[in-house]
Amino acid sequence: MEDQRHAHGSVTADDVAALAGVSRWTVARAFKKAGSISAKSRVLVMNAAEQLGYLPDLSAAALASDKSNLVALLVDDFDNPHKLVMLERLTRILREAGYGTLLVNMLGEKDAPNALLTASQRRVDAAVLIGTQFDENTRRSALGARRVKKLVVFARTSSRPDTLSIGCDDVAAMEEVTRHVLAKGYRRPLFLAGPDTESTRLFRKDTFLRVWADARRGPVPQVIHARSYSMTDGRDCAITHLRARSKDQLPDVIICENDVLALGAMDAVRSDLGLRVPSDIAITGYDDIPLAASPTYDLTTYRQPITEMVHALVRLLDAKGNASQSIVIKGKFVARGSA
Amino acid sequence: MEDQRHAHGSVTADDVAALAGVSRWTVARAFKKAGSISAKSRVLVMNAAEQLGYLPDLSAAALASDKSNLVALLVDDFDNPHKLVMLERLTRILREAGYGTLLVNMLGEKDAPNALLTASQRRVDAAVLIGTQFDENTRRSALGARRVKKLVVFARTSSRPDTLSIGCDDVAAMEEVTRHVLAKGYRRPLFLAGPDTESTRLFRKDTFLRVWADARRGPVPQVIHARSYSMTDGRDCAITHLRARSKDQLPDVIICENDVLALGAMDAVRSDLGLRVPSDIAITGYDDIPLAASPTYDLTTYRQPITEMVHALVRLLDAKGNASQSIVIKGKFVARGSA
DNA sequence: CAAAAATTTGCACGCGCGTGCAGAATGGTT
DNA sequence: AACCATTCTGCACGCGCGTGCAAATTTTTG
Repeated sequence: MEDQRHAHGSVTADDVAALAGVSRWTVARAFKKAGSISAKSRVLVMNAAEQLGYLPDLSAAALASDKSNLVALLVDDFDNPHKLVMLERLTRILREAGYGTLLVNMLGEKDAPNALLTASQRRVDAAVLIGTQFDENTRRSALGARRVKKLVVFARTSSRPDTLSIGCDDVAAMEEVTRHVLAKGYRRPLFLAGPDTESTRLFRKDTFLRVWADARRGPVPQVIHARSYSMTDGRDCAITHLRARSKDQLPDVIICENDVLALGAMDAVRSDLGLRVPSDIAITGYDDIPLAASPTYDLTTYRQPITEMVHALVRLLDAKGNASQSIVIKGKFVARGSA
Repeated sequence: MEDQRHAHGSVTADDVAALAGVSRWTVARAFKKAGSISAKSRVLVMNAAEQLGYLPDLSAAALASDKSNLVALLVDDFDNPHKLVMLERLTRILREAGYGTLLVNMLGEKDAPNALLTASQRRVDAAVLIGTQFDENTRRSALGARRVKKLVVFARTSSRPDTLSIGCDDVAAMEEVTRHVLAKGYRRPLFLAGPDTESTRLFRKDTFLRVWADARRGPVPQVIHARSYSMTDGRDCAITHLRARSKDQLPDVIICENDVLALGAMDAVRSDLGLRVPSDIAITGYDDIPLAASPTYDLTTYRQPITEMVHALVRLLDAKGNASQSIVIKGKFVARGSA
C-alpha cells in the first residue's frame, strides 16, 4: 500500500477518492450536508476519509467558492472584562455554526480602516465590530475593502439605516434601571458616562434623563464624563466630582453607563470618600460582568442578552442577502445590593 | 478605461499588472520585502496597486505557498481577565509582525483535538495553547493534525522535551514572592492552589514549599485546592478552610496561585470572615491583572512578561525549523498593600 | 567597445477544492 | 422489454498567487 501523504503531510480529497474508489468530486459531496450523493458511496467516502484522517482544506475551499466561513471580530478595547464574555460566546457559538473567528486588534479609531483591510485579505464573510461605535470613516473604509461582504455592528445600535447592527435594547434596559432607582426612592441622581465624543454615543444617558424627567422628581440630574471606559478613569472622575460637592449636596445614587465605570465609582465612594454603598450612595451599572456578582461589589446592573445576540448574528451570516437591518433584543435587569 | 473589478468585486494581481504594464509576477515581487525587483518597476506597481485598491489575497497565497501567516490561539478559560491581557498583546504584536490570529474556543480538555483540527483546516502556521496545560492527548491529536506545523504552549512551561513552550520563569517568580513573605515576617502561611489534577500542575506551589522549607520557619505549610481558577471557587475554598480553624490557628498570609484566586480569597477574608487585609491575614497573587491595582484589592502580585513572551513567539514563528525548546522569561514582582 | 557578471523579468505548473453541466446509472411505469 | 423520470457521478475550468528556472536586460570590467 502506497503512502498517500503529500510532501508537506496533508491528505487531499484525491487521496480519499483513490482509496474509496470514487472521483474527487464525490468526496467533496460526501462532506456537504446537502450533497446529492447515494448513501452507499457516502459511507465509502467517509470510511476512507477517517482512515486517512482527511478533512477538507477550508482555505482552498474559500478560494474556490468565495465563501470562507470566516468572520473577523474587530475589538478596540481590551480593558473591559465584558469583552471576554462576548468573545467566549461569539467564538463558541460561531464555531458550533461552522464559522472560524479571526480576532483583530483595532488599535484605535484611526486604525479601523487598516484593521478592516487586514480582515479583507483573508476573504472573511463578515467583519463584526464588537462594542465599537460605528463611525463614518469606518463605514467608508469598509466599503473600500470590497472583499468584506458584510459589516455588522455588535452590541451597539447603529442609527444609520445602511448598516447591520445587533444589540441589546438599551432604551428598554435603561427605562427599567431608572424605574428601579425611582422605586427605591432616590432623589439626587448623578449619571456617570463614558467619553463625551460624537462617535461613542449610547442611548443610555438620554433614556435615563427622559424617564427621570417624566417622573418629575426635581431638577435635571447632573451628568459627568469619564475620560475612558476604565475603572481608573471612572474612579478619578467620580472623586473629582464628589469632592467638589458639599456633604449635603452629594448624590444619593450614581447611575453608570457600564459596570466598569460603576466599579470605579464604587471604589471612589468607599476607598476615597469613606462612604458606604448603598446607604450613603447607591450605584448601578450596566453589562453584568462576572465581577459584578462578587460580594465585594454586589452591583445592581443590567445583563445584555449576549447569547441571543450571537444567535442573531449566526442567522444573519447564514442569510443570503445583505439587507441592512437593526436587530434589538431585550436583556435582563439584575437587582443586587448596590442599589 | 475598462472596469478592472471582477464579478465579486476583488482586484487581482493581474489587474495591477495590466495597469502597470508589467507581468503578474513582477507585481507579486513588489509586495515582497525581499523581492528582487528594480526600484523603477516597484514604483510603477505600487502606484497601480494603490489606484486600484489592490491588496494580495492571503488565502490564495496560503494555498500556493503553504505559509498562511495565520496562527490559532486556543483558549479554554474565558473567566480569567488575565486572558484578555494576553489576547490584547498577542493580537496586537502578531498583527504588527504580519500574522493573523484565529481565536478558537476550546470547550474543555476533551475538546482539544477538535479545536486543533478546526485550526488545521485553515492551514495555520502554528497553534498556540494559551495558558492551558499541555496534556498527552492534546499532543497526540496535534501530531495527528498534520497540517499544524508548530504547537506552542504559551504561559505554561511544558516539561516535555518535544514541545515548544514560552512562559514566565515561575520558579524565580515564586522564589521572589516567597522571600518577600518571609521578609515581612509572616509565620503561618496557607497556599491556595487551583484544581489538583495531573494536567494543571504549575511549579508555583512546589517552589513556594521548597523556599519556605529552606527558611526553616516552622512546619510544612498547608495547601488547599480550589475547584477551578475562579473567584467564586477561590472564595468558597477559602471560606471552608478558614471557618474550620480556630481563631488562633488562622494563617497570617495566604499565597495564591493566581490573582483570581487571590481576589476570591480576599473577598472571603473580608466579607465572610470580617477580617482585615493585610493586618489580620495578608494575601499575595500572581499575574497582575488590572483589577489587582484597584484600591479595593491593592494586591501584591507578580507580573508575567507578556510582551516579551509574545516577542519570543514571533521569533519562534519566523524561525525556519521546528526545534523544540522551552523559553523562560523573568517577570516583575509588584509589591502593593495586601502583603 | 565587447564580453562577462549581475540583476531583473516572464512563464509553466501547481496548491486543493467548488461550479455547472453532461453523461451514466438507477428505479419506476406502461 | 422498452421507455422516461430521477438520482448520481465525473469532468473541464477556474479561484489568486508562489516556486523555480530560463530568457532578457542592465551593469560592470578589461
